[in-house]
Amino acid sequence: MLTISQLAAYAGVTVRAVRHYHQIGLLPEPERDASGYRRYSAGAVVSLVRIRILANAGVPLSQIGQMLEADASTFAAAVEEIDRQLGDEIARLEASRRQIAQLAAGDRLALAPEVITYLDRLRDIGVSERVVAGERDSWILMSARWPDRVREWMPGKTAQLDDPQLIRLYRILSEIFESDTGDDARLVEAADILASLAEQAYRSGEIDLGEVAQDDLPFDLLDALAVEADPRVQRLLNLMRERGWDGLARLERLAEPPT
Amino acid sequence: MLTISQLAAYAGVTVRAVRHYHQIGLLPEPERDASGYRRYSAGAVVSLVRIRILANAGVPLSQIGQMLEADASTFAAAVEEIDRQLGDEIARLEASRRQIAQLAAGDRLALAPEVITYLDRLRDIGVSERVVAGERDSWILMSARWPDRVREWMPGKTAQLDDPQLIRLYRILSEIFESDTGDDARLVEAADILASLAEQAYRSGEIDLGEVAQDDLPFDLLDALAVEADPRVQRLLNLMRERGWDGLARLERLAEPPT
DNA sequence: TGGAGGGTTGACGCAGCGTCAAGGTCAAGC
DNA sequence: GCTTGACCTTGACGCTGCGTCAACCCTCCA
Repeated sequence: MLTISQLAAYAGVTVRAVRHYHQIGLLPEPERDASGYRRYSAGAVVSLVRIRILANAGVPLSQIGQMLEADASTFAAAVEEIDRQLGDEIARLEASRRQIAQLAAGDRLALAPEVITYLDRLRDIGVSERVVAGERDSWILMSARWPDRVREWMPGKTAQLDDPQLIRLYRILSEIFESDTGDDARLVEAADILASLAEQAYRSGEIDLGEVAQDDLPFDLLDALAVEADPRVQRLLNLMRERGWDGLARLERLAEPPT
Repeated sequence: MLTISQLAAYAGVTVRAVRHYHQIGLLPEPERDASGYRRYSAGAVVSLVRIRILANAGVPLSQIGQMLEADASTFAAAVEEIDRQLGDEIARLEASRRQIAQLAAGDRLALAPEVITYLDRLRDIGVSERVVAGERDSWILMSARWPDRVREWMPGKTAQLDDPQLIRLYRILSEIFESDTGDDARLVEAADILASLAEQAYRSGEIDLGEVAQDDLPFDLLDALAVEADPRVQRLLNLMRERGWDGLARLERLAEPPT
């Protein structure tokens, strides 16, 4: 007759595990000796070893009982199901591992490489870190909403950075948001350039975003994000309204531009 | 301003998850509106999306907070650690999968193929299912104790099944344990054959098990298992003692054989 | 004005044990 | 006979990342 620790040691498990199996009814409680100790027969060792064989193969404890009693075909079906689940789990972990490899590869926020390139171009142009950080957060939101589309858009966006007007706009915005003053003249200048760019885009039909434009929320969020980052953005939004444009992340011509 | 369900939907998580992140301090609690509802800013969306990026990469929630604040090298070290853990987990699951493939491959108890072959040979020889089941359980115990050695032993064990004496022994044992009588004459016959086989093995020096013989417990267990399966085995053990042998799974010559 | 569809906190449940806590028991050495 | 240390007992909380009630309040629309 064995004590619980001898039984556990033979099967290579802990005493706690054995008691757990008793609790969930997987291993029957043995007789107790005079002092209340559990005393195990050799058969219990076989039972426990068989339980561990299945458990080590990834079978959930809750199914082991049935599997030990099942006939061959039921058993085979269960085995197949377990294998499928293991496969799924492995696939999930491997997906995680690819994700984390991306994180390790340098871009700490798992943005698509095209976006990283775009942000680097902004820095090259002389855009301030604060504004770049704002852009980055914006693209995080965009990537969350349209994970696949973003990569298609980036080449176009990056090409636009060759436009001297756009460069000038970004530099003015950098100056505004790096300073602590409410420099209205600069804001007006920025609004003028932005309105001009919007006008060009509008005339060239470039402004069409397809079904993406149907979904207002992300663009509202982007504008709100910018205002949160710096309240002076609200002034800019107002200035754009005066010029007949609504929004910032996505500019929409107001129905009736004020005269 | 967003409600909790809008926030959750944008990040592709459940409302419950968002509340959970608040509880563990991962996402700061936002202001409440007049009726006590949580109201989220656009910045909260960015925070939540960033949390999910790390979580999807397999980073435990408890570490995400630190990682979002960490500098580049700390971040890289953490990423490496997570990747290692993911790798370990994948390896464990793949080991399970190999195990379960063995189970699916036919032997329902993950015994080595050599053991399965041995058990099949017993059946061919005419050994009863009950005795084969006993043998199987014995080999489960042996495999648990010496997982690697068992495969080495089986060829020898299987070869022994060519010995007509051993075949006869197994057949007699099968008859005994299939019947309901306490057929002592049969038991005596079995004991005589067993003693004779033991004597041969002893003289040929075959009985040496090396360091395996140092460990009594498994052999005691095997004998106990047999007695549990059928109390008549106890009679057999007694008969063997009379013939100067102790045990059954491992026969040991008694210091002073009775006269 | 009533009902559907939001929101709130609080609490249990899940898997498989690890890990105290607060004792009772056993075997061995003095 | 007594102490000591190792082993046994039950009971209960902890861990991970939420899912899922329960019981109740708030908002919006027909």
